[in-house]
Amino acid sequence: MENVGTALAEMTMPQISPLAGEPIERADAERLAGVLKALADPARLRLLSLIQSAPEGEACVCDLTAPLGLSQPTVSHHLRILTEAGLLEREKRGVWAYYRLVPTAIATIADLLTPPRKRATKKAR
Amino acid sequence: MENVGTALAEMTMPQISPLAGEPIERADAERLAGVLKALADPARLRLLSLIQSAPEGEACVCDLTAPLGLSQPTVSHHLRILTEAGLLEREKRGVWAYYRLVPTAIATIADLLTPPRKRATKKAR
DNA sequence: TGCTGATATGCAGGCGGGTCGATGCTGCTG
DNA sequence: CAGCAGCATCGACCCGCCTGCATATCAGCA
Repeated sequence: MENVGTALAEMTMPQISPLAGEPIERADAERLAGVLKALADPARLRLLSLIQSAPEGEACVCDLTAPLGLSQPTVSHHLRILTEAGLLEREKRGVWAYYRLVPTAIATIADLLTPPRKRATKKAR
Repeated sequence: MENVGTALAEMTMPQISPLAGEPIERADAERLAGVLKALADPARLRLLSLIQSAPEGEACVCDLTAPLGLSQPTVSHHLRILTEAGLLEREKRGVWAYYRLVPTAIATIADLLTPPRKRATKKAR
């Protein structure tokens, strides 16, 4: 998996058909599945939840290992996957790496799953 | 995996905290991850899309193998996973098994991911 | 400069999952 | 009743992923 991060960005493009409407293309299905795969893990869901509910909406790795009960390399691994999926953004301040949610990333995924609210299908086929 | 279908039902209960708000519990994260895992596959996303856009909102296995390019056992396997996750329902009429979407299943998942837009949006004007 | 602490990366083991061919099961039909 | 068609299940293979240990990298500090 190279650049899954771009997948979410591309899916936000209006021409990408969501789950509802016409049958989605093979490539679109793979992109959406890639982002969902990043979400479909208990540890990563808890990471997102922990970061989102952190004091400033951000957290460093050292704050996340203990609540998860996972080793530091494993936590870094999951954070990397979430970042590459476009769900988290990383900012390094000094020795610490602070992670925070990409503002509308998860909402975008939810919108892709939600049935269309009467959107004109400009799909030419 | 035993009864993932109940997972979605339990998560629709209001006491289950979604991704936003307080940190989710380990058990809730595993339940939500289980349903997301059922979604996080290109073949299954396309199956949902195909069934949803079928003439009567339903389709049998024989209609789905060709568009997916997968063998019949594989398609049945994916349909089984989606059904156990509570996303599809199966009705057998004669020799055929018709699958259709569980009405609000996917929307429920989308709601679990979406932050509550009423409170907690500190940046919301 | 050398040391310490916070992260990231490499590597390996183990497990779960996607796929297919073969087979069993069940209604329809001649 | 026998044959057939649609579907589910079984067994097996292979690949990807989660995890931890060991190690590398980097920034701050004495």
